[in-house]
Amino acid sequence: MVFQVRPGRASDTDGKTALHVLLWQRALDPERGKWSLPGGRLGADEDLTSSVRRQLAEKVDLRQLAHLEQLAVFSDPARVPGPRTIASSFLGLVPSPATPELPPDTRWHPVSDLPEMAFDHGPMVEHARNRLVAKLSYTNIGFALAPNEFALSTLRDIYSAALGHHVDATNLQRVLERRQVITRTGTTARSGRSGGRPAALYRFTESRYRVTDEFAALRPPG
Amino acid sequence: MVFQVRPGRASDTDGKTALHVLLWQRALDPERGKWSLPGGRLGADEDLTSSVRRQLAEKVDLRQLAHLEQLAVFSDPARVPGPRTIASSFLGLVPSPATPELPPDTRWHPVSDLPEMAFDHGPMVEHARNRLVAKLSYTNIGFALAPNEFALSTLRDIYSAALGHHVDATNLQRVLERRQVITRTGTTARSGRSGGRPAALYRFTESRYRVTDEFAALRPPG
DNA sequence: CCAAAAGTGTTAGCGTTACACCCATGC
DNA sequence: GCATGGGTGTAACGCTAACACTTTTGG
Repeated sequence: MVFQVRPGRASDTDGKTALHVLLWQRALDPERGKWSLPGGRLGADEDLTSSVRRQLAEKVDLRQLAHLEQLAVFSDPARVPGPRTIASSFLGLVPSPATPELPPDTRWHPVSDLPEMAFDHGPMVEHARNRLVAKLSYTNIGFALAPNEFALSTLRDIYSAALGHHVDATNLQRVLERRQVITRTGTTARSGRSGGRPAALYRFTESRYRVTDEFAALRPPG
Repeated sequence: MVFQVRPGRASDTDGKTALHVLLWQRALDPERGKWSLPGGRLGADEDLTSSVRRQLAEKVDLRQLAHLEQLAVFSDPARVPGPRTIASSFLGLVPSPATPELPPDTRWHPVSDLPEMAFDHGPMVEHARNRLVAKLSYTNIGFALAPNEFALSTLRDIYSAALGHHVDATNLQRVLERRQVITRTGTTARSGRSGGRPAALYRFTESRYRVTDEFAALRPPG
């Protein structure tokens, strides 16, 4: 599953950003016309991670892939028709401003409004989304969804879209600064046309996945 | 990996309980004499969980296996000699008082003092132990290590052995009671030979794996 | 001056740890 | 009575959520 936070079509979400997943539409039976996760067969000389990178290269520019991590295995003998196939699912993340070229059969879909999915791919996306939400709470995985430099309000929008609930920029700042997950660059952004104080810019301290705090935070409001 | 908390040999740990893992000693090359994790090949008509249960039946009485869960996949093409093999590791737990029959080539080893291990099995055990420690903090997984009914001091010893650090019985009680992970049975144990107040007995409220709190607790003292 | 956006300060609350203190039993 | 082990009470702390308030910009 490759995820990205990107602006929805205006009709969808009032122009707000939302978490999207990369899918391609099957041209052949079985399940022709339904939407599938990118993937393919494991080669004899590669490990799973290399294989995933190879498969994804056909769908998305790999330089954009900031994080890739194995999630789960689906091994039900009847999970797909035909010869027995075991699927190992991966979580891939693309930073927000990037807009990789896509082949014609491939599109970003908002996770809140998925099309009819092939095989067991629907539950797979569900599972991956849950893992992403959890990991945003106790790791620095946000680095793989955010631009290199960003204002806190931008980061708030990204976290908010990925988590699926409102996020307070103030608290996000304090949580991530305390854990030293983000660092001020010292520079500031220019304020927009409509005025407002210029925002301080931040970057993620590290660009490698790291568990920063086993004690979860960023839980839904209430 | 099948784990159990059991009394160490007196010479090892002063008779205190410790977390053990089930290993068998290879009789044939490659890696003859080294210790291996139980396992085997996946059959055409079974999913991974069924396969693991089948493999383990040879080593340990399955009725004793209170929890079984998939952990990770090891897919390096060179991880074992010979034809390419992909390993999917599982976490299995045996409750504490049980003493299943073992075949002669099989033994419990304390995780703090592992013998020379075959292939990549050493790091696998390490990984599984880390997952177990984490999950003791935010799930009810302790049910699979403890007896049906137990005094709090017993449970403390089990948690302490599995976590690898001192655990305060008072706080363990409060944490697990708050989350309704354990329940008082109403009965009490008899006090030991050396006197002492009789202990209230508890049981785990549920015998099915459940995430009880995403906010970890039971962290090391300090 | 006003609106907009960013940033700071403050408070309240939950959950956990640490530890002192009281209770019940066998000898 | 005394040692032993079980249980309760309490205080302190860390971290987070919620939100009012101040600061800085553009028009």
